[in-house]
Amino acid sequence: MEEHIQDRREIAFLHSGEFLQGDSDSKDHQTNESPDEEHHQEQSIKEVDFFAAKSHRSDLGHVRTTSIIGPSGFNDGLGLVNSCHGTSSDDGDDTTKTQISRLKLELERLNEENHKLKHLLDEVSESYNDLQRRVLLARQTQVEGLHKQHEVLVPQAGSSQALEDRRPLDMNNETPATTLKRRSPDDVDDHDMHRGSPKTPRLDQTKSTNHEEQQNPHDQLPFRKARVSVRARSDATTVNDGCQWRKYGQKMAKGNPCPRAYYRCTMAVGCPVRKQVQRCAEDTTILTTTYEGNHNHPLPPSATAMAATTSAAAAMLLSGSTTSNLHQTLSNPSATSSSSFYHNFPYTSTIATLSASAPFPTITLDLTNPPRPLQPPQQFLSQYGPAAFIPNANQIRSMNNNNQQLLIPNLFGPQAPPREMVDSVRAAIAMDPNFTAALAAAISNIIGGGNNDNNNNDINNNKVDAKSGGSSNGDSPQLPQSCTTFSTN
DNA sequence: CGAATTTGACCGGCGC
DNA sequence: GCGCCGGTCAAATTCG
Repeated sequence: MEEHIQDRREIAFLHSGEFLQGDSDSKDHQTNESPDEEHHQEQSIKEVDFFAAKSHRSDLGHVRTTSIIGPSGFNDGLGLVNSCHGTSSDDGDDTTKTQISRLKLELERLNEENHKLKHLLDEVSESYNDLQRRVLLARQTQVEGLHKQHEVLVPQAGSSQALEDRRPLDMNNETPATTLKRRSPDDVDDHDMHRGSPKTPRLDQTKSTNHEEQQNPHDQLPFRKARVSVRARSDATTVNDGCQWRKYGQKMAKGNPCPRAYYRCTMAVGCPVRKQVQRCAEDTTILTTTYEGNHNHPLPPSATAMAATTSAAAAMLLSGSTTSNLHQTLSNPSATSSSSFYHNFPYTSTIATLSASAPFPTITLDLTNPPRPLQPPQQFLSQYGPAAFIPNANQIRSMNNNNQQLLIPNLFGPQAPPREMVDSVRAAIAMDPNFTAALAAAISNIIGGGNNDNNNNDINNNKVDAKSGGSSNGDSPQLPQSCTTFSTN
């Protein structure tokens, strides 16, 4: 019997979705469920539609023992209702009035609880709708990617379109390079999400409990395959990016006498981030570090620079199909094997380079040459306004030496470029070992002034300062929270 | 002695 | 089908 009552309660509750949109129908339910309860024909009762069933049930003889406390833990007041119903015919008017007043109080309370429940349902409903929108959006993006893949996949090396199309390709099919290549053809997103790792079959097959499966779901998203390369001059075997790395392999890469070393992040069990370190064949003082993946753990302040760089750059890279700025940038017809961000960032024209020919969509931040002051390209000026000109390295260095702070309130003008770009550049600049914390503060001021529109897990609003910590896991898997300095050993 | 690194083997994709 | 290549594994070795 108890179960039956609860069943009815649940049914009524589910049905109560109607009262979220309007209470007009609920009265019908009430009428149907408890036609003999005139006491409940008050306005508030419409919102306790699903209680009517219990009320009705209680009248059938379970006056004091049933459904006082509902499954949700609150008193639904049915005991009072039943009590009233059972005594009102025998007592005097005073008693009846008292009962009625108590009843009204109870109804008010119920009304209040219903409002709370309503609010709760609204929130849940809203969350669900939001989630659904995101899923649909993601699927739509993938579908578009597949279409483009068939249309333009002809990897015109350096072609912006080709690069732009690589992303969907990477997202949906096996793409180049090992970790993706080893996936089976039907092993796409959903599969990844459920299997836990897009890693090699060996990992999947022989190490089902492997830590790889514990990686951040965010990192299992298709776009984690974007890579960020950082070229910097360093005599050390690797750059000190603040993370702990464990070397797991070394190979002689073709066309380069210098071996390529493979590292994985060991700061947390199951962190999917890996990096490759290789010296440049032409100039052995240049160390190229390629990062892949996103950390699934909080990063120490000293490590957030690299995380910010890789994440922001990857986000920038992967925003190609939806970001007009990037699209325009990549549409540079003069690009050959790579597409430069020349048009969007005067200061970074020698820093950020997109590789369309690489197996992975890769962005390279070249820190080997000091950024040179440039004439702001016309496109840049027209797009971001004349204020969008960043002082060159020497200027900043000079300010650094003088302990001066660079204060440019709105670097990019009213129409700022994609913040991922800004962050990448900022991180890249900060990674120059010649720049110090003062520079970081200066850059922070620059960027902070131009991107103050939001700050939820947004690296834009964090100081470019080695002390600015923060988790790398914001709401966006690609965007660590802060951008700090980064030095070579 | 445990942790980190080295290094040869292995795997899967790709091009010929 | 075969070899090449990039990437990873794991036993052996080295290091602190």
